[in-house]
Amino acid sequence: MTEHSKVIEEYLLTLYKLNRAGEPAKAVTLANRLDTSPPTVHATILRMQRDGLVNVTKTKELALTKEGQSIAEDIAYRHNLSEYFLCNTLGIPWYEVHQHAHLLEHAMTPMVVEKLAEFLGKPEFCPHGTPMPGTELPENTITLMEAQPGMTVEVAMIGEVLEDSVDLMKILHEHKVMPGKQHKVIEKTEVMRSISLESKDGPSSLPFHVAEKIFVIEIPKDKKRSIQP
Amino acid sequence: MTEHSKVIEEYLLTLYKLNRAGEPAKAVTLANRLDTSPPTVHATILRMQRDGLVNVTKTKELALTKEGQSIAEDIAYRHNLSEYFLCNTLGIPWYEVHQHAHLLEHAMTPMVVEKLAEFLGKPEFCPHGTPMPGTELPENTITLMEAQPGMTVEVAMIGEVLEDSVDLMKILHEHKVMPGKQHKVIEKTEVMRSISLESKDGPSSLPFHVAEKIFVIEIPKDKKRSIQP
DNA sequence: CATTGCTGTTAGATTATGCTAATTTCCAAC
DNA sequence: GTTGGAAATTAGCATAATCTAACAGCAATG
Repeated sequence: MTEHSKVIEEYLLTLYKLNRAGEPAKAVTLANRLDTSPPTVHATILRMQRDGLVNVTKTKELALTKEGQSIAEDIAYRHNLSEYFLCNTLGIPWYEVHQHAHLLEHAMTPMVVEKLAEFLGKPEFCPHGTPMPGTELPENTITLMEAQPGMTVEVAMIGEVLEDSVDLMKILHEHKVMPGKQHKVIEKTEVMRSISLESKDGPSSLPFHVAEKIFVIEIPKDKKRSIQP
Repeated sequence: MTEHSKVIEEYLLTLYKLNRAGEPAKAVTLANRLDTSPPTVHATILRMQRDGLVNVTKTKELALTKEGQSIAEDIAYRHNLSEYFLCNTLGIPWYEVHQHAHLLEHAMTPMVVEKLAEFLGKPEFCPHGTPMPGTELPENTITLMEAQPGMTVEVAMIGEVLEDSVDLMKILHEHKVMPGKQHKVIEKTEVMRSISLESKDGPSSLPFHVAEKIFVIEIPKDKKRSIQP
């Protein structure tokens, strides 16, 4: 567990998130996500290989090594813990904690992580519903895209890709599309490529590409709104 | 107020601390404090001059510019605020918060600083008694070196230079030489170059070079231990 | 099969940060 | 005023992280 630069930590975390999202981890993807040029990514990956953090398969897929994985999980944990703290302790809106946590995640010593986790009561999910490494979403979680009209669903997690756009997040916030909130799926319009919802806070409409990144749990009719009034 | 690297922030903070301690700010001093080679310091200072952060006088003294000063104060504030948080909220021992804050200070957005300050109740001193930028120690503060045998003093601040040695800090902690605690000055031995104290927690002896960096306030006899039992 | 287009790589450069070794400056003590 | 030693600077390198431009590889498509 040697010391790694902020940049390397960023790469590791991004690879980890791609993995979890089930997306193929290629160099281009990293270049896009990290907003850096392909040659830079290339050079950095060489260094990471040299340092035993990733392996590159014949098909150019990037795979975290044991070491890389373990460091990545650590960073993810620090990130999520920071978000939880910023949101629940400091009261920074959930839709903008990501950017602040982005800095903090690279600046926490093991002692700080431990004490902060204790202080916060060892939370298992960040404010966006992302489970901490080691925790999983419920088995019956589906994406909003997979939800059928008529269903009532409870938002479980806002996909991490979406967190990057504060504007988008703010809109989700305004429509109360956030973890714990229930919405009824009204319809999925292929033409508009969007899905419309209805909650006690009003109607909303989300484009498919966003709905794909929102994870929900179907709420059986008889339990509707029994938890989140 | 452009963005500056961790390294530059370190240099700024160190210059700021030297200023406050009334020590001359030369390149060598920086090299020692930051544990980097003189040539590196030289190059870095050139960059800082270029960026309008410091000026170098004819006598090679380094002086912060308006901009440099203001950034340095900001960093000092973030540092002290972090220490306060780590100590009072997370319960990390006061004698080791410095190292952890050292990382955090470079990773706090203005929003985080603001919200954290609010959450903590806008503290004016860090756990070592260092006043936040804008606040001052009481007028009648003297160093422990200046205290005369027979005096009862209350520790006000542990000089920032001392914070770097966790071992030393731990010893101060064990002898309860910490902000708010009262000690009676027994004697100053020139031969041993040390000063001996006596408090309700027992006796202690501090070398002169340490005593020089500890700031205290004389407690009039009639007020002894009225505040800190 | 040849063309297009994405992906990956090379080449060539820059900036910040760091080091060692060698040199220059300069003050202070003989 | 010459010498010694500390402080500053220069020279010469190295590494991480970035970029643009150019080129190579391969796969899908017409």
